[in-house]
Amino acid sequence: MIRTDKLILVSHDPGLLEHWKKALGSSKALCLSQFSALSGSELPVGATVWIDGDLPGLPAWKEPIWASLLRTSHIVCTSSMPKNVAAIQALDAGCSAFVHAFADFKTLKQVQQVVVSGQIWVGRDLMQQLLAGANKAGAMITEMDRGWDVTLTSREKEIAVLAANGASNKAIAANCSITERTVKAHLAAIFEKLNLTDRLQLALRVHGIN
Amino acid sequence: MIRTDKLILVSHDPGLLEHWKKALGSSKALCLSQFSALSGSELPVGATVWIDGDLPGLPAWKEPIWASLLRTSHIVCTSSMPKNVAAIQALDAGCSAFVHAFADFKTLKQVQQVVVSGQIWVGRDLMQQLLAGANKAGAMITEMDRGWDVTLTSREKEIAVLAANGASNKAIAANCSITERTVKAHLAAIFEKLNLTDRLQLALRVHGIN
DNA sequence: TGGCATCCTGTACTTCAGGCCAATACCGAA
DNA sequence: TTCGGTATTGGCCTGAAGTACAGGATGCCA
Repeated sequence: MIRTDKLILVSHDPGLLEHWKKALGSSKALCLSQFSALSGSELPVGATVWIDGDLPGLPAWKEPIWASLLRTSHIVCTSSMPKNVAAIQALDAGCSAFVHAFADFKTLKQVQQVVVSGQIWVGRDLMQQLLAGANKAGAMITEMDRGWDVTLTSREKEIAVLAANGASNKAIAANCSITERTVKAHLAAIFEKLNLTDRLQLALRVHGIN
Repeated sequence: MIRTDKLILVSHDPGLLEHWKKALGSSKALCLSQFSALSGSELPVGATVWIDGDLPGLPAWKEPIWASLLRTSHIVCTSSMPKNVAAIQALDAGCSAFVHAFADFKTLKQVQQVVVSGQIWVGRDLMQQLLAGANKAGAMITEMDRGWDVTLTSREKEIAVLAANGASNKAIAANCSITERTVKAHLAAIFEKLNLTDRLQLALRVHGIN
């Protein structure tokens, strides 16, 4: 089921290599203990490369070396201490999967199958995190779009912009020729309308940060 | 391999039902032609439900009816005209997969396997879109790291980002497991290095406003 | 004309942010 | 081993920000 001639396992941990070989049912997979060995050898086109993300000396995903590898093969990145940030970086670079290095046999086999069929495999937790991110990113655009000032009066808008750009109450008062007290009143009204607590929140809203 | 007694297919299109049955190799799956039939019948716990997303009268994913279904079974949502927005909504609601209704047999079978093992299956295109979204949401922090933070220590950067996003000293202290006093010390150092006066200026600098 | 919204101002209070002075602990470099 | 950079915390103080509770003035609309 799994073509052993196109399976490459890279880890400095003999136990992990053994785990993978058993899981994938391929005793004859090519095992490498250093990343440099991988970049040096010529890969068979269409190979699947399992890489131990905890391998010392692993280049950053930005490095061009990865681009050439990814063009000709599927890369499965693993880690014994999976972190979502690392996973996103790896997948964004072009990896086909990110999975716990010592996941159970069934899962690893499934990963292999999904990957060789050209799809991307991602674990449940990370998947849900990605969805949350997609929702946040999408909701922001549709919801927040320049709507922060619709409920504000023109005077309030004026003061909101000044405050959002770092002006103190005193400076705003001078700029608008009103009392500092009045500035506070306007800001209180602004916070109430926009459901904010302070001028920093206001700044983030006005500048579209969140 | 696939338990036919726990497989439920829901579509008003006989051709699609046939396609699924062939793909999943289960001639005896329970076929329903209306969503109402699904909500009425009691599902076997752990069932896998394939739903035709183009089915007329399908309730919105927000509806509570889905919650109860998702508690006891895996739901695979499909569409003949897949749109990423719809896919994200479905997956976010709790579906285990979103796939083209008439995908090839091999893919559909793979989806089924992934889903029954408790994972989430997502097609390559959508997956990459999600990754892009995750990057956009998270990238602000990593990408805006241009210039403003070169003189800061890693700890200072951490605190600067939190403060610039509206966190109070107390909140930062809790987040970093340090004293509020220490937060103030770090912020003082940050202001000194960046030649700023307060956290609002910091927010503007960090977010590239001025 | 009587509400209603907007704009303006006052006093008093609480909370928070930031400045100033000072100290301890760790670690790597000279 | 001393020295400088970093991380940590303390107390004390001032001023800014924000809230609560008050009003007064204008203009608009039913």
